[in-house]
Amino acid sequence: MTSRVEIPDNLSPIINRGVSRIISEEEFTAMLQRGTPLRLKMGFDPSRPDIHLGHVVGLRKLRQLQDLGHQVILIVGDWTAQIGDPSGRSATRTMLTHAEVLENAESYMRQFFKVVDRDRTQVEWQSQWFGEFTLANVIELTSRFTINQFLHREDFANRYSQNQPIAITEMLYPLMQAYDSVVIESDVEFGGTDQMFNLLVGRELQGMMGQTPQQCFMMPILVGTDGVQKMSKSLGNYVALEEPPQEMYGKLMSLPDSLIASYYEYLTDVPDADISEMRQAMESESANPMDFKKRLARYITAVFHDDGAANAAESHFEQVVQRRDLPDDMPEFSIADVADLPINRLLAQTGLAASNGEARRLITQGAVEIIRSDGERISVSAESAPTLAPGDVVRAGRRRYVRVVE
RNA sequence: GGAGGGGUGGGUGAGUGGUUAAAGCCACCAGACUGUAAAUCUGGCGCCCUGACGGGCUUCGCAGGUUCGAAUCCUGCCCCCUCCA
Repeated sequence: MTSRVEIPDNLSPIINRGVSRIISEEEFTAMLQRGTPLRLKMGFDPSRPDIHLGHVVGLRKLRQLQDLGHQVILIVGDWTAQIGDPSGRSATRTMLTHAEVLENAESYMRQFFKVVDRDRTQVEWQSQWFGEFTLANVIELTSRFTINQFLHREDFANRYSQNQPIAITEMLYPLMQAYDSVVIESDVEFGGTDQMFNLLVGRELQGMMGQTPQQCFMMPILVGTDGVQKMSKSLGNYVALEEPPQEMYGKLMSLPDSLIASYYEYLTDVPDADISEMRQAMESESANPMDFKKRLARYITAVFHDDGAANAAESHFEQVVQRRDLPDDMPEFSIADVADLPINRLLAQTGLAASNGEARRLITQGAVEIIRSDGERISVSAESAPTLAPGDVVRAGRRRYVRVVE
Protein backbone atom coordinates (compact mmCIF):
# COMPACT_ATOMS: atom_id res chain seq x y z
CA MET A 1 0.00 0.00 0.00
CA THR A 2 1.53 3.28 -1.02
CA SER A 3 1.32 6.10 1.41
CA ARG A 4 1.96 8.97 -0.94
CA VAL A 5 -0.41 11.77 -0.42
CA GLU A 6 -0.83 14.80 -2.54
CA ILE A 7 -0.87 18.15 -0.82
CA PRO A 8 -2.89 20.54 -2.93
CA ASP A 9 -1.86 24.17 -3.22
CA ASN A 10 -5.36 25.40 -2.96
CA LEU A 11 -7.34 23.88 -0.12
CA SER A 12 -10.44 25.89 -0.74
CA PRO A 13 -12.28 23.33 -2.88
CA ILE A 14 -11.81 20.86 -0.07
CA ILE A 15 -12.61 22.91 2.97
CA ASN A 16 -15.14 25.30 1.50
CA ARG A 17 -17.24 23.84 -1.25
CA GLY A 18 -19.96 21.44 -0.15
CA VAL A 19 -18.99 21.93 3.46
CA SER A 20 -21.10 23.17 6.26
CA ARG A 21 -18.60 23.17 9.07
CA ILE A 22 -15.33 21.60 10.08
CA ILE A 23 -14.28 21.16 13.70
CA SER A 24 -11.65 22.21 13.77
CA GLU A 25 -10.78 23.64 10.42
CA GLU A 26 -7.35 24.63 11.57
CA GLU A 27 -6.42 21.17 12.75
CA PHE A 28 -7.90 19.60 9.68
CA THR A 29 -5.89 21.84 7.41
CA ALA A 30 -2.76 20.95 9.30
CA MET A 31 -3.56 17.27 8.91
CA LEU A 32 -3.98 17.66 5.18
CA GLN A 33 -0.59 19.26 4.97
CA ARG A 34 1.13 16.56 6.96
CA GLY A 35 1.46 14.45 3.85
CA THR A 36 0.38 11.16 5.37
CA PRO A 37 -2.84 9.35 4.52
CA LEU A 38 -5.74 10.22 6.77
CA ARG A 39 -8.29 7.73 7.99
CA LEU A 40 -11.65 9.07 6.94
CA LYS A 41 -14.54 7.55 8.81
CA MET A 42 -18.01 7.19 7.42
CA GLY A 43 -20.68 5.08 9.02
CA PHE A 44 -24.01 3.84 7.80
CA ASP A 45 -27.01 2.07 9.15
CA PRO A 46 -27.87 -0.95 7.03
CA SER A 47 -31.51 -0.84 8.03
CA ARG A 48 -31.86 1.89 5.45
CA PRO A 49 -29.83 0.89 2.46
CA ASP A 50 -31.05 3.46 -0.02
CA ILE A 51 -28.72 6.24 -0.91
CA HIS A 52 -30.06 9.40 -2.43
CA LEU A 53 -28.50 12.59 -3.68
CA GLY A 54 -28.52 14.02 -0.18
CA HIS A 55 -25.90 11.48 0.79
CA VAL A 56 -23.88 12.12 -2.29
CA VAL A 57 -22.69 15.47 -1.03
CA GLY A 58 -20.60 13.66 1.59
CA LEU A 59 -19.61 10.79 -0.64
CA ARG A 60 -18.18 13.23 -3.14
CA LYS A 61 -16.17 14.80 -0.39
CA LEU A 62 -14.74 11.41 0.51
CA ARG A 63 -13.89 10.79 -3.09
CA GLN A 64 -12.19 14.12 -3.41
CA LEU A 65 -9.95 13.28 -0.48
CA GLN A 66 -9.35 9.76 -1.70
CA ASP A 67 -8.08 11.16 -4.94
CA LEU A 68 -5.41 12.91 -2.93
CA GLY A 69 -4.43 9.58 -1.45
CA HIS A 70 -6.43 9.37 1.75
CA GLN A 71 -8.14 6.27 3.04
CA VAL A 72 -11.84 5.75 3.71
CA ILE A 73 -13.01 3.50 6.50
CA LEU A 74 -16.62 2.54 5.94
CA ILE A 75 -18.35 1.31 9.04
CA VAL A 76 -21.28 -0.99 8.60
CA GLY A 77 -23.57 -0.35 11.54
CA ASP A 78 -24.76 -3.92 11.60
CA TRP A 79 -24.91 -4.02 15.36
CA THR A 80 -27.22 -1.08 15.77
CA ALA A 81 -29.31 -2.29 12.87
CA GLN A 82 -29.81 -5.64 14.49
CA ILE A 83 -30.98 -4.29 17.79
CA GLY A 84 -33.31 -1.91 15.97
CA ASP A 85 -33.35 1.83 16.02
CA PRO A 86 -35.94 3.02 18.52
CA SER A 87 -36.03 6.59 17.34
CA GLY A 88 -38.66 8.03 15.08
CA ARG A 89 -42.38 7.81 15.34
CA SER A 90 -42.77 4.69 13.28
CA ALA A 91 -44.47 2.11 15.46
CA THR A 92 -42.73 -0.81 13.88
CA ARG A 93 -39.38 -1.39 15.38
CA THR A 94 -37.47 -3.20 12.79
CA MET A 95 -35.45 -6.10 14.00
CA LEU A 96 -33.33 -7.05 11.08
CA THR A 97 -32.07 -10.55 10.69
CA HIS A 98 -28.45 -11.13 9.94
CA ALA A 99 -29.34 -12.10 6.37
CA GLU A 100 -31.25 -8.88 5.82
CA VAL A 101 -28.39 -6.85 7.16
CA LEU A 102 -26.01 -8.56 4.77
CA GLU A 103 -28.30 -7.94 1.88
CA ASN A 104 -28.82 -4.31 2.78
CA ALA A 105 -25.13 -3.75 3.28
CA GLU A 106 -24.43 -5.19 -0.11
CA SER A 107 -27.01 -2.95 -1.69
CA TYR A 108 -25.64 0.05 0.16
CA MET A 109 -22.12 -0.60 -0.98
CA ARG A 110 -23.15 -1.11 -4.55
CA GLN A 111 -24.46 2.46 -4.47
CA PHE A 112 -21.72 3.83 -2.24
CA PHE A 113 -19.01 2.77 -4.64
CA LYS A 114 -20.63 4.58 -7.51
CA VAL A 115 -19.04 7.63 -5.97
CA VAL A 116 -16.39 6.42 -3.58
CA ASP A 117 -13.23 4.66 -4.73
CA ARG A 118 -13.40 1.03 -3.69
CA ASP A 119 -9.64 0.58 -3.82
CA ARG A 120 -9.07 3.15 -1.14
CA THR A 121 -11.83 1.96 1.11
CA GLN A 122 -11.66 -0.38 4.03
CA VAL A 123 -14.94 -1.86 5.19
CA GLU A 124 -15.39 -2.66 8.87
CA TRP A 125 -18.37 -4.27 10.52
CA GLN A 126 -19.42 -2.89 13.86
CA SER A 127 -20.22 -6.36 15.14
CA GLN A 128 -16.53 -7.14 15.04
CA TRP A 129 -16.11 -5.19 18.23
CA PHE A 130 -19.61 -4.92 19.65
CA GLY A 131 -20.26 -8.61 19.16
CA GLU A 132 -18.23 -9.39 22.22
CA PHE A 133 -19.02 -6.30 24.22
CA THR A 134 -19.99 -7.08 27.79
CA LEU A 135 -22.07 -5.20 30.29
CA ALA A 136 -18.84 -4.23 31.98
CA ASN A 137 -17.71 -2.59 28.76
CA VAL A 138 -21.01 -0.79 28.44
CA ILE A 139 -20.77 0.58 31.95
CA GLU A 140 -17.20 1.60 31.39
CA LEU A 141 -18.25 3.46 28.27
CA THR A 142 -21.35 5.11 29.67
CA SER A 143 -19.59 6.26 32.82
CA ARG A 144 -17.58 8.75 30.84
CA PHE A 145 -20.54 10.96 30.02
CA THR A 146 -23.48 12.46 31.82
CA ILE A 147 -27.13 12.68 30.99
CA ASN A 148 -26.82 16.43 31.27
CA GLN A 149 -24.28 16.54 28.49
CA PHE A 150 -26.54 14.53 26.27
CA LEU A 151 -29.59 16.56 27.06
CA HIS A 152 -27.85 19.57 25.64
CA ARG A 153 -27.93 18.02 22.23
CA GLU A 154 -30.47 19.97 20.26
CA ASP A 155 -32.96 17.31 19.37
CA PHE A 156 -32.84 15.74 22.82
CA ALA A 157 -33.25 19.15 24.38
CA ASN A 158 -36.20 19.93 22.18
CA ARG A 159 -37.88 16.66 22.77
CA TYR A 160 -37.26 16.86 26.48
CA SER A 161 -38.73 20.32 26.78
CA GLN A 162 -41.74 19.25 24.76
CA ASN A 163 -42.27 16.13 26.81
CA GLN A 164 -41.49 13.93 23.87
CA PRO A 165 -40.06 10.49 24.50
CA ILE A 166 -36.35 9.86 24.49
CA ALA A 167 -35.37 6.22 24.63
CA ILE A 168 -32.40 5.22 26.71
CA THR A 169 -30.96 3.38 23.78
CA GLU A 170 -30.96 6.62 21.89
CA MET A 171 -28.44 7.86 24.41
CA LEU A 172 -26.38 4.80 23.67
CA TYR A 173 -26.19 5.46 19.98
CA PRO A 174 -23.80 8.38 20.10
CA LEU A 175 -21.62 6.40 22.47
CA MET A 176 -21.47 3.43 20.19
CA GLN A 177 -20.74 5.61 17.25
CA ALA A 178 -18.01 7.31 19.22
CA TYR A 179 -16.52 4.02 20.20
CA ASP A 180 -16.34 3.08 16.53
CA SER A 181 -14.05 6.04 16.05
CA VAL A 182 -11.78 4.79 18.80
CA VAL A 183 -11.59 1.29 17.39
CA ILE A 184 -10.71 2.35 13.89
CA GLU A 185 -8.60 5.29 15.06
CA SER A 186 -10.35 7.71 12.81
CA ASP A 187 -8.72 10.99 11.88
CA VAL A 188 -11.79 12.61 10.41
CA GLU A 189 -15.42 11.63 10.66
CA PHE A 190 -18.00 12.70 8.13
CA GLY A 191 -21.66 13.36 8.60
CA GLY A 192 -24.47 15.81 7.98
CA THR A 193 -24.82 18.84 10.19
CA ASP A 194 -27.43 16.91 12.15
CA GLN A 195 -24.64 14.53 13.15
CA MET A 196 -22.62 17.16 14.91
CA PHE A 197 -23.32 15.90 18.38
CA ASN A 198 -22.45 12.32 17.57
CA LEU A 199 -19.29 13.33 15.81
CA LEU A 200 -18.23 15.44 18.74
CA VAL A 201 -18.80 12.64 21.22
CA GLY A 202 -16.42 10.57 19.12
CA ARG A 203 -13.90 13.35 19.20
CA GLU A 204 -14.18 13.62 22.94
CA LEU A 205 -14.02 9.92 23.62
CA GLN A 206 -10.92 9.53 21.53
CA GLY A 207 -9.28 12.23 23.57
CA MET A 208 -10.25 10.50 26.80
CA MET A 209 -8.75 7.30 25.54
CA GLY A 210 -5.46 8.82 24.60
CA GLN A 211 -5.98 9.17 20.89
CA THR A 212 -5.71 12.22 18.74
CA PRO A 213 -9.26 13.51 18.57
CA GLN A 214 -10.87 13.17 15.17
CA GLN A 215 -11.88 16.12 13.08
CA CYS A 216 -15.56 16.49 12.48
CA PHE A 217 -16.48 17.21 8.93
CA MET A 218 -20.07 18.26 8.37
CA MET A 219 -21.82 18.46 5.07
CA PRO A 220 -24.69 20.77 4.33
CA ILE A 221 -28.17 19.36 4.20
CA LEU A 222 -29.40 19.01 0.67
CA VAL A 223 -32.90 20.35 0.23
CA GLY A 224 -35.20 17.85 -1.45
CA THR A 225 -37.19 18.18 -4.65
CA ASP A 226 -40.01 19.88 -2.76
CA GLY A 227 -37.70 22.82 -2.27
CA VAL A 228 -38.42 23.05 1.41
CA GLN A 229 -37.34 20.16 3.50
CA LYS A 230 -34.19 18.14 3.80
CA MET A 231 -33.99 15.43 1.21
CA SER A 232 -35.13 12.21 2.80
CA LYS A 233 -36.73 9.00 1.83
CA SER A 234 -39.57 9.30 4.29
CA LEU A 235 -40.55 12.70 2.97
CA GLY A 236 -40.61 11.38 -0.56
CA ASN A 237 -38.66 14.35 -1.87
CA TYR A 238 -35.59 12.40 -2.84
CA VAL A 239 -33.73 11.26 -5.90
CA ALA A 240 -32.31 7.80 -5.35
CA LEU A 241 -29.06 6.71 -6.88
CA GLU A 242 -30.68 3.63 -8.30
CA GLU A 243 -33.41 5.62 -9.96
CA PRO A 244 -33.82 4.76 -13.65
CA PRO A 245 -32.37 7.49 -15.90
CA GLN A 246 -35.71 8.88 -17.01
CA GLU A 247 -36.96 9.16 -13.47
CA MET A 248 -33.75 10.68 -12.24
CA TYR A 249 -33.76 13.25 -14.99
CA GLY A 250 -37.42 14.02 -14.52
CA LYS A 251 -37.20 14.40 -10.78
CA LEU A 252 -34.33 16.80 -11.19
CA MET A 253 -36.42 18.81 -13.62
CA SER A 254 -39.07 19.12 -10.97
CA LEU A 255 -36.68 20.97 -8.69
CA PRO A 256 -37.76 24.48 -7.86
CA ASP A 257 -35.59 26.92 -9.76
CA SER A 258 -34.29 28.32 -6.50
CA LEU A 259 -32.39 25.11 -5.81
CA ILE A 260 -30.48 24.89 -9.05
CA ALA A 261 -27.35 26.67 -7.93
CA SER A 262 -26.96 24.72 -4.73
CA TYR A 263 -27.31 21.43 -6.55
CA TYR A 264 -24.54 22.48 -8.88
CA GLU A 265 -22.43 23.43 -5.95
CA TYR A 266 -22.90 20.25 -3.96
CA LEU A 267 -23.29 17.62 -6.64
CA THR A 268 -21.10 18.59 -9.56
CA ASP A 269 -17.58 19.64 -10.37
CA VAL A 270 -18.75 22.66 -12.29
CA PRO A 271 -16.39 25.48 -11.24
CA ASP A 272 -17.56 28.04 -8.73
CA ALA A 273 -17.14 30.81 -11.27
CA ASP A 274 -19.57 29.16 -13.67
CA ILE A 275 -22.06 28.65 -10.91
CA SER A 276 -22.04 32.25 -9.86
CA GLU A 277 -22.47 33.24 -13.49
CA MET A 278 -25.56 31.07 -13.66
CA ARG A 279 -26.81 32.54 -10.45
CA GLN A 280 -26.49 36.02 -11.83
CA ALA A 281 -28.06 35.11 -15.12
CA MET A 282 -31.07 33.71 -13.32
CA GLU A 283 -31.35 36.67 -11.03
CA SER A 284 -31.27 39.13 -13.88
CA GLU A 285 -33.56 36.86 -15.87
CA SER A 286 -31.21 36.96 -18.80
CA ALA A 287 -31.34 33.19 -19.04
CA ASN A 288 -34.02 30.60 -18.67
CA PRO A 289 -33.50 28.54 -15.52
CA MET A 290 -34.81 25.57 -17.39
CA ASP A 291 -31.65 25.39 -19.47
CA PHE A 292 -29.46 25.25 -16.40
CA LYS A 293 -31.74 22.70 -14.90
CA LYS A 294 -31.59 20.52 -17.96
CA ARG A 295 -27.84 20.67 -17.93
CA LEU A 296 -27.82 19.73 -14.28
CA ALA A 297 -30.23 16.87 -14.81
CA ARG A 298 -28.15 15.56 -17.69
CA TYR A 299 -24.93 15.87 -15.71
CA ILE A 300 -26.19 14.01 -12.68
CA THR A 301 -27.96 11.34 -14.69
CA ALA A 302 -24.73 10.75 -16.58
CA VAL A 303 -22.79 10.32 -13.35
CA PHE A 304 -25.02 7.55 -12.10
CA HIS A 305 -25.74 5.99 -15.46
CA ASP A 306 -23.82 7.15 -18.47
CA ASP A 307 -23.87 9.81 -21.16
CA GLY A 308 -26.01 7.72 -23.44
CA ALA A 309 -28.66 7.17 -20.82
CA ALA A 310 -28.58 10.82 -19.84
CA ASN A 311 -29.07 11.96 -23.40
CA ALA A 312 -31.87 9.47 -23.89
CA ALA A 313 -33.53 10.69 -20.72
CA GLU A 314 -33.28 14.23 -21.95
CA SER A 315 -34.80 13.40 -25.33
CA HIS A 316 -37.55 11.56 -23.58
CA PHE A 317 -38.23 14.58 -21.42
CA GLU A 318 -38.29 16.93 -24.38
CA GLN A 319 -40.45 14.60 -26.37
CA VAL A 320 -42.97 13.59 -23.77
CA VAL A 321 -43.06 16.45 -21.32
CA GLN A 322 -42.21 19.51 -23.34
CA ARG A 323 -43.70 18.64 -26.70
CA ARG A 324 -46.25 16.21 -25.38
CA ASP A 325 -45.40 13.72 -28.04
CA LEU A 326 -45.66 10.03 -27.46
CA PRO A 327 -42.90 8.25 -25.62
CA ASP A 328 -41.05 5.51 -27.46
CA ASP A 329 -41.91 2.78 -25.03
CA MET A 330 -45.15 2.19 -23.29
CA PRO A 331 -47.12 -0.75 -21.96
CA GLU A 332 -49.10 -2.58 -24.59
CA PHE A 333 -52.47 -4.22 -24.40
CA SER A 334 -54.12 -6.48 -26.87
CA ILE A 335 -57.16 -5.06 -28.62
CA ALA A 336 -59.07 -8.21 -27.78
CA ASP A 337 -58.67 -7.54 -24.08
CA VAL A 338 -59.74 -3.93 -24.12
CA ALA A 339 -62.07 -3.36 -27.06
CA ASP A 340 -65.26 -4.13 -25.21
CA LEU A 341 -64.47 -2.28 -22.02
CA PRO A 342 -66.09 1.02 -21.20
CA ILE A 343 -63.40 3.65 -21.27
CA ASN A 344 -63.21 4.17 -17.54
CA ARG A 345 -62.68 0.47 -16.90
CA LEU A 346 -60.10 0.36 -19.56
CA LEU A 347 -58.16 3.09 -17.78
CA ALA A 348 -58.37 1.24 -14.50
CA GLN A 349 -57.46 -2.13 -15.94
CA THR A 350 -54.50 -0.93 -17.92
CA GLY A 351 -53.12 0.91 -14.94
CA LEU A 352 -53.71 4.38 -16.35
CA ALA A 353 -55.91 5.05 -13.35
CA ALA A 354 -55.86 3.57 -9.87
CA SER A 355 -59.58 2.88 -9.74
CA ASN A 356 -62.69 3.29 -11.85
CA GLY A 357 -63.52 6.36 -9.85
CA GLU A 358 -60.20 7.95 -10.60
CA ALA A 359 -60.63 7.03 -14.24
CA ARG A 360 -63.92 8.92 -14.31
CA ARG A 361 -62.29 11.88 -12.70
CA LEU A 362 -59.50 11.92 -15.24
CA ILE A 363 -62.03 11.79 -18.03
CA THR A 364 -64.14 14.63 -16.69
CA GLN A 365 -61.02 16.66 -16.12
CA GLY A 366 -60.06 16.30 -19.72
CA ALA A 367 -56.93 14.30 -19.08
CA VAL A 368 -57.74 11.45 -21.40
CA GLU A 369 -57.27 11.28 -25.11
CA ILE A 370 -56.72 8.76 -27.83
CA ILE A 371 -54.00 9.21 -30.36
CA ARG A 372 -54.52 7.40 -33.66
CA SER A 373 -51.58 5.98 -35.52
CA ASP A 374 -51.89 8.79 -38.06
CA GLY A 375 -51.39 11.30 -35.27
CA GLU A 376 -54.99 12.38 -34.90
CA ARG A 377 -55.85 13.21 -31.30
CA ILE A 378 -59.33 12.57 -30.06
CA SER A 379 -60.18 13.78 -26.62
CA VAL A 380 -62.30 11.43 -24.62
CA SER A 381 -65.29 12.75 -22.76
CA ALA A 382 -67.79 10.97 -20.62
CA GLU A 383 -70.34 10.78 -23.40
CA SER A 384 -68.15 10.01 -26.34
CA ALA A 385 -65.56 7.33 -26.27
CA PRO A 386 -64.27 6.40 -29.69
CA THR A 387 -63.86 2.78 -30.65
CA LEU A 388 -60.31 1.62 -30.30
CA ALA A 389 -58.25 0.09 -33.05
CA PRO A 390 -54.81 -1.51 -32.99
CA GLY A 391 -52.14 1.17 -33.10
CA ASP A 392 -54.12 3.59 -30.99
CA VAL A 393 -52.51 5.09 -27.93
CA VAL A 394 -54.50 6.02 -24.86
CA ARG A 395 -53.11 8.87 -22.81
CA ALA A 396 -54.17 9.77 -19.29
CA GLY A 397 -52.46 12.89 -18.04
CA ARG A 398 -49.00 13.89 -19.08
CA ARG A 399 -47.05 10.88 -18.14
CA ARG A 400 -49.23 7.82 -18.55
CA TYR A 401 -49.66 6.09 -21.85
CA VAL A 402 -50.80 2.73 -23.09
CA ARG A 403 -50.71 1.32 -26.61
CA VAL A 404 -53.34 -0.94 -28.09
CA VAL A 405 -51.96 -3.72 -30.24
CA GLU A 406 -53.39 -6.62 -32.21
C1' G B 1 -47.35 1.92 42.82
C1' G B 2 -50.30 6.51 41.68
C1' A B 3 -52.28 10.60 38.40
C1' G B 4 -53.18 12.22 33.61
C1' G B 5 -53.10 12.63 28.05
C1' G B 6 -53.82 10.03 23.58
C1' G B 7 -54.72 6.33 19.27
C1' U B 8 -58.99 9.87 13.04
C1' G B 9 -58.12 9.18 5.79
C1' G B 10 -50.62 8.84 2.57
C1' G B 11 -48.69 12.65 6.55
C1' U B 12 -50.14 16.42 10.03
C1' G B 13 -54.49 17.64 12.56
C1' A B 14 -59.86 19.47 13.65
C1' G B 15 -64.13 17.17 15.09
C1' U B 16 -67.04 14.96 21.49
C1' G B 17 -74.55 11.92 19.37
C1' G B 18 -77.56 13.56 13.50
C1' U B 19 -76.29 19.25 8.97
C1' U B 20 -69.42 14.29 8.98
C1' A B 21 -66.98 10.26 3.63
C1' A B 22 -65.24 13.31 8.17
C1' A B 23 -62.50 20.92 8.41
C1' G B 24 -57.68 23.13 7.43
C1' C B 25 -52.72 22.33 5.91
C1' C B 26 -49.03 19.14 3.33
C1' A B 27 -48.28 15.43 -0.17
C1' C B 28 -50.47 13.49 -4.53
C1' C B 29 -53.45 13.69 -9.39
C1' A B 30 -55.58 16.62 -13.38
C1' G B 31 -56.46 21.18 -16.12
C1' A B 32 -54.96 26.22 -17.44
C1' C B 33 -50.66 28.92 -18.07
C1' U B 34 -45.41 28.29 -19.16
C1' G B 35 -39.29 27.71 -23.41
C1' U B 36 -39.33 23.51 -16.75
C1' A B 37 -42.26 17.44 -14.22
C1' A B 38 -40.36 25.29 -11.43
C1' A B 39 -43.72 29.19 -9.92
C1' U B 40 -48.87 30.71 -10.17
C1' C B 41 -54.14 29.84 -10.73
C1' U B 42 -58.38 26.27 -10.92
C1' G B 43 -60.42 21.62 -9.90
C1' G B 44 -60.01 16.77 -7.79
C1' C B 45 -58.35 13.47 -4.10
C1' G B 46 -62.24 5.99 0.16
C1' C B 47 -64.54 1.93 -3.00
C1' C B 48 -68.51 0.40 -6.42
C1' C B 49 -72.72 1.50 -10.00
C1' U B 50 -74.21 5.89 -13.32
C1' G B 51 -73.45 10.05 -19.39
C1' A B 52 -75.36 12.94 -15.55
C1' C B 53 -78.84 13.63 -11.45
C1' G B 54 -78.33 10.20 -7.97
C1' G B 55 -77.63 5.59 -5.37
C1' G B 56 -75.03 1.65 -2.64
C1' C B 57 -70.96 -0.03 0.45
C1' U B 58 -66.86 0.45 3.77
C1' U B 59 -63.88 3.82 7.14
C1' C B 60 -62.05 7.29 12.65
C1' G B 61 -56.78 1.29 17.53
C1' C B 62 -59.67 -3.82 18.34
C1' A B 63 -64.25 -6.33 20.19
C1' G B 64 -68.89 -5.79 22.09
C1' G B 65 -73.04 -2.55 23.86
C1' U B 66 -76.58 1.89 24.37
C1' U B 67 -79.49 4.72 20.62
C1' C B 68 -84.19 5.77 15.46
C1' G B 69 -79.00 7.40 14.63
C1' A B 70 -72.02 6.90 17.10
C1' A B 71 -65.53 8.93 15.03
C1' U B 72 -68.38 11.17 19.00
C1' C B 73 -71.75 7.84 24.90
C1' C B 74 -70.81 2.91 27.84
C1' U B 75 -67.88 -1.82 28.82
C1' G B 76 -63.65 -4.82 27.95
C1' C B 77 -59.05 -5.37 25.46
C1' C B 78 -54.51 -3.78 22.82
C1' C B 79 -50.97 0.03 21.99
C1' C B 80 -48.41 4.93 22.73
C1' C B 81 -46.93 9.10 25.73
C1' U B 82 -46.30 12.50 30.07
C1' C B 83 -45.93 13.52 35.16
C1' C B 84 -45.45 12.08 40.48
C1' A B 85 -43.13 8.20 43.46
